[in-house]
Amino acid sequence: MPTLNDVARLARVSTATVSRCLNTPHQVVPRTRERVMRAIEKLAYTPHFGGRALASRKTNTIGAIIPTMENAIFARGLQAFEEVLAASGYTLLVASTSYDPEREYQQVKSLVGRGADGLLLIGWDRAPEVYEFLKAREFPTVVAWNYREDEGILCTGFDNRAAMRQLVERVIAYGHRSIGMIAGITNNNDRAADRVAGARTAMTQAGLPEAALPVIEAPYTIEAGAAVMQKLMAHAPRPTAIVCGNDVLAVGALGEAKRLGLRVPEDVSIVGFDNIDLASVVDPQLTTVHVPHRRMGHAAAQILIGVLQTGEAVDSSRFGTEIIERGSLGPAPDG
Amino acid sequence: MPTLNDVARLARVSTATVSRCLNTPHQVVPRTRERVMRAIEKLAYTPHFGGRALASRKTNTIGAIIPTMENAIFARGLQAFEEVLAASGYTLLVASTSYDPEREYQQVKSLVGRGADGLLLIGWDRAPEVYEFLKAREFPTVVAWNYREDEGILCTGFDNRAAMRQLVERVIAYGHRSIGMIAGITNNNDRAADRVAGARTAMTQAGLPEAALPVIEAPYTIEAGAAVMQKLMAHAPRPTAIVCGNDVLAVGALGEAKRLGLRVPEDVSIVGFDNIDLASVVDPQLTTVHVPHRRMGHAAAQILIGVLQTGEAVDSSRFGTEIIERGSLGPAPDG
DNA sequence: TTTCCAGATGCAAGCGCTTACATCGTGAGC
DNA sequence: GCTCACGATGTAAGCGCTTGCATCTGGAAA
Repeated sequence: MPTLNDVARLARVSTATVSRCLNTPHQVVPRTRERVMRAIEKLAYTPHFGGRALASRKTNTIGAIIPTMENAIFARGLQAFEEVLAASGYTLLVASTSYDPEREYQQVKSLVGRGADGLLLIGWDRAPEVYEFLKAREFPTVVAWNYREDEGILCTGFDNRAAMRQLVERVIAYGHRSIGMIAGITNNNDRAADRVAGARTAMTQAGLPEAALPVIEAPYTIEAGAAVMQKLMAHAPRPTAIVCGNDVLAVGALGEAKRLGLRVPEDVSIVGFDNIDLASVVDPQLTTVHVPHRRMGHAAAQILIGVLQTGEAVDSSRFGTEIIERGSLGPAPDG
Repeated sequence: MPTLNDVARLARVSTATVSRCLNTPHQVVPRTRERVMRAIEKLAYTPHFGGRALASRKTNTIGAIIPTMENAIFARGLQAFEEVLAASGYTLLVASTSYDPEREYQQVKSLVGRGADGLLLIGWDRAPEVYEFLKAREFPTVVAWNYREDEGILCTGFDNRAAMRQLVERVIAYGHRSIGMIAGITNNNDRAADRVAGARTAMTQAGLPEAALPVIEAPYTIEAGAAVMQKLMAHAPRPTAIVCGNDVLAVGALGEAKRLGLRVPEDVSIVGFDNIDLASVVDPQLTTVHVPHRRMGHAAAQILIGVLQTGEAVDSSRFGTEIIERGSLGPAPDG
């Protein structure tokens, strides 16, 4: 691999000059600069990032650690995050954890060790070591996807709990009294857990007993949603509405309902959460909660860039959500 | 940020010993090792990646450059890629290009500069500079998602062209003679282009004229698919079958068909490509081409690891595809 | 012509780490 | 008790780059 030195020799200048050509071109007289540039071309030279990071102590790099890439909502948010970053000259490094807290800790250390200037994390449920590590270094970090107040860590997101509470209130308003919930896996996932909590709150506040809301968790797949739907439909009394922790599960539930010969929403209502594309493609279309993923991604980037460039704390930002009513929610049968 | 030196001082050993604790622990006597580990704990020390890369000249890092994260098929393949990598101790760095060749070149240089030991690229359409750069360095690279022979660059994928040809042959076999195609954007995207080419080949070989296959391109969204569907249905003669470059477009087309009051497949057949989850969720379910994304991801990782560890060329691998017949393809109307 | 200055360039230290080699300490063998 | 050998640890030289400071250069002013 060619080094700065190789370029310098070929261009008959010092390494300092080559470095300046790359970083502060105006400091180099055009004639020299051209000679250097030609040498760089010719050798197909690429600066060694490690060397650069070592010497300059900055990297213009931001790290993001997400649970999985296979989830459209993170993908979309990240894409937005990256757009803003790129516009400000930052490079995004993405790592995933498969929902494993141990792996997340590793990835945090890895990205910090790689010299990331800041970090994007999803949600709040994680090993305490991660927080200690980050706080000890006062490392610029923003947590996204679930809004929560916290000194020291910035945040952008929405209130999963309140959103789900509102959704279930709406379901109850349609006359449903016996509701099943297909939740996402709540272990290490505060978004999923908060959604369950929100649903429970809505039930309690409506004066309905806990038992009227059986909750079963399922992994993030259509098949899993279908499987749990089957169980829930065998539950006595049979729920007249199914609330799902996300749209993927809801689509699974919808498919299973059809397979069981149930009409939606006449026999059973189904609602989802996230408002991904899938939600408006199935028949009937899913009533769900719209979450501004792209806007969160943008906000996360802006917050991080703000801290990095001004050194000052920037306000966390909180987004609202909106219930999108479509065909899959209807009045409870037999009034 | 704490450094090796800080740890060494706190543990009252030399930096060499600390380094050995981290990299070759068996070379350090347990008593010392523990002391060092405690110091590392206490300082929450993380090795500086740049320093390490500089000194050891390797990074155990693999880079992947994909067009976009918002595409489920790349996400799934990448996840598989990463699983294999992680199992062999490699870390994956992901970058995206938004289908911009210039950005791709930058990202290649960036990842190489960051010390990636190898690279995963999607498809073959890219700036020639990228190939020159990679070949000049004999940089371990594997191209995925479209199989093609090439000296110097390894590959894993399937034959997009042949797969689409077979699919269209099947459509023709159902009696369709007037077929519309909603293609992905072919600019800078050889997968999309090959699929169009494959469709054309099938038409020609069946003795059908070019004009019997109007092709319109559309971006990768459901809405775009719907919009093009509308145009195609206005085409004279009206196609009796619509072939889509991917499932997302097909779902858009399907929705639009319903909106136009057309029955699928009685009035018009629609077929997709990729076999993503979406395909089996819509009604009728999509006839499509199954592509083994996860297996490609695994294969890509294995090929790369093979080259890296043995230094020898490993065989490229080629996957077959399979037409999945579901409800959306039927006989052409009026025999 | 000489002096001076500012802009262009070079010099060299050092960023945090690994590693070949030197050194030290210890227990086994005599 | 002495020697030897080997395993544990320390020493120090860079890896490729940036950057403060020193040096050089050419042209303007006197």
